[in-house]
Amino acid sequence: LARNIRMVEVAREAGVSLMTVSRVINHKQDVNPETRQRVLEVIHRLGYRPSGIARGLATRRTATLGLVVPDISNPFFSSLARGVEHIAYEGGYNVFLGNAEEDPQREWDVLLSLEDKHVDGVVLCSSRLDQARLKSVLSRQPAVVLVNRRLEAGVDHVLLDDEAGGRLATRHLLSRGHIQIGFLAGPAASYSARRREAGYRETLASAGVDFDPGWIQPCAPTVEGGQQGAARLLQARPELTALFCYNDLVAVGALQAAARLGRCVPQDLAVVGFDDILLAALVTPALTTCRVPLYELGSQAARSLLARIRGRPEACREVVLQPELVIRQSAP
Amino acid sequence: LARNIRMVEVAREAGVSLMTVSRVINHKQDVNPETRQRVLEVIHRLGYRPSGIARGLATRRTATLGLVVPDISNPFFSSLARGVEHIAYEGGYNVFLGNAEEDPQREWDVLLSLEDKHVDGVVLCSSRLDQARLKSVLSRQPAVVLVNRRLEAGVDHVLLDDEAGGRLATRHLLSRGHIQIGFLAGPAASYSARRREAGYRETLASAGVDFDPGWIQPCAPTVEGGQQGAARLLQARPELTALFCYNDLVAVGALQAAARLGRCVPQDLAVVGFDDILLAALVTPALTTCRVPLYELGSQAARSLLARIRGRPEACREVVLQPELVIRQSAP
DNA sequence: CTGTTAGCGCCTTCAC
DNA sequence: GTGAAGGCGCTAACAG
Repeated sequence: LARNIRMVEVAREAGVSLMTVSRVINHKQDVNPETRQRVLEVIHRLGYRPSGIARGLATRRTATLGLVVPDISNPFFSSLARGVEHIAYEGGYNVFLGNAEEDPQREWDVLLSLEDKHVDGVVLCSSRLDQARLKSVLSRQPAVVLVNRRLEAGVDHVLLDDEAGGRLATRHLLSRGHIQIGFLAGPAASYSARRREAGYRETLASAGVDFDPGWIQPCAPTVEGGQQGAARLLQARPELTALFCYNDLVAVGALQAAARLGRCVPQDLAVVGFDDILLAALVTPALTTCRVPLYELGSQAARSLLARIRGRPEACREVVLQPELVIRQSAP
Repeated sequence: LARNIRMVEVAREAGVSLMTVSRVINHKQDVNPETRQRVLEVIHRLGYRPSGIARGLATRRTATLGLVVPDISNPFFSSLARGVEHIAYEGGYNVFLGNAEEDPQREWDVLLSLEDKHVDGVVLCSSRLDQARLKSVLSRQPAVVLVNRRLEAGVDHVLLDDEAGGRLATRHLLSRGHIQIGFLAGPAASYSARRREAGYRETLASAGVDFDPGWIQPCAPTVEGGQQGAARLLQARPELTALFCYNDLVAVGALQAAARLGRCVPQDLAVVGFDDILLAALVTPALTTCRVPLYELGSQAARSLLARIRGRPEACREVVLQPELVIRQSAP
């Protein structure tokens, strides 16, 4: 049946007023069960569906969420997106996908366009915006949940416990007898990278290891970055027997660098990654890594956002999810 | 500046009528340059932004697209999504992400919800809907582009030339001296799988190869599926010296199966994949594969959709993109 | 060139 | 229980 059916049509057909139809649709009380039944029957028969925009204009709520990520083609964010979409859908919300393409200006523009569309709230992931602009976003949007980026108290957050991840990885290597453990640190500006480093340093310190700052090597968060970083680090500090890597891509790069330097993994060098993307289990040797619950990060963010939208501010203002060590061949 | 500013406010502040402001905003002609300038200045000063929903109600166009995929966390679709989003954004459109989760019923529901939101058009990828429902979607949505699924003439399509992919892979293996080439065919119900098979059979036939239908083995489109399929196939037909695989994940599974059977790749068995996902270059041995231009699939779909929405139906009713052979170690 | 008059389709408030 | 106004913020069709 056609799309042009409006509420008046249904009302006329059912022999009631427009308002009664509206009440039925919105599950209001104070409608005679018989009338309700008759209206529902007509709605069904005509295939009537209320217009979201008209309703949005009248109620100022659109049953619509925004999801902003730096790069949707990154497996990290696409898994997260699945979590957000799933919970939103269950709650009757549609989600706008905003891809910032790793560009703060574009991120800002996307956020503005979401305002124009009157989303009820936004899940903002790994924002590349500076503090000032980030705060501005928070003040202009009706509701925001920050994922993977901390701002200040009073804002809803969903975070991974990166520090715990750093501890897990480092502790595992220590327990296997490694003392001289390098860290391929990823981007210098990354919040997560600094937290993981903190966990790493803390664990080494509490084990009484004679730590050398030269063991830490920043690198791009890619296979190439890992390759170059590992090559440099292993040549500068040949005493290292293990590497903790910012993420799995970097770890794969480290694997390649080790092979070129004739160092056999795991015998001559242990390698631990982060994230546990699909790839991690499939490279040779398979990667030991810290699994990040990506889907849960997204679903939690959506849950927090819906809770806030629906006015239960007491519910979870800050959710911290824990990583989990997955032991495979690169550091058995 | 606040969000509560409406057009009347701007009009009052600029000393003109509401209509003049509307004209300025919509870049209509017939506005005195000075007036226009004054209005623009006020708009800027007040930080006014027109309401998308109000405008949507009035014009019946929402500057909004729907994107429906079976699984956004699949790298295939997330790359495609990036292409769609990018072109949509450039054209001033926002895109709703609909994740069907490989479930036809959910796909249908998502499509309905997009109707309610009055999207101007939909990019529908690898639809799992039957022909009847698919047609129904087309008739109810103002504009639809089908990706990776053929329906009938008169509908906009963006497709990969799967048959050419099958030919490319098979021809490459033939040129390397392989005659007995198996096909790990993926899901029996997959449209792409059947097209790739057609290219494979055609190439074998025209090379005069004495083909055996037992060389074809269906399997799930995953690493496990590839593993099991390859194990079965190689045991049933030990004469095979090469495998063409439905996709890269299947190919990785084949690699694992070969290793377990003590067959060394590429010496004892050549393997060719499909898609060229990130993984393909990183496994050992690196996969020879047919690269699918995922981003372009998405951006083309968005372009076709915008063309149709903007009423240039003569523009590209069917776009067919070509795969490209990438030669690596698994079949040098 | 600019302003006035009607809606777009629905919901809110208030009567009945 | 139900219905009749009025308005959400904007644009289309006419006037001037």
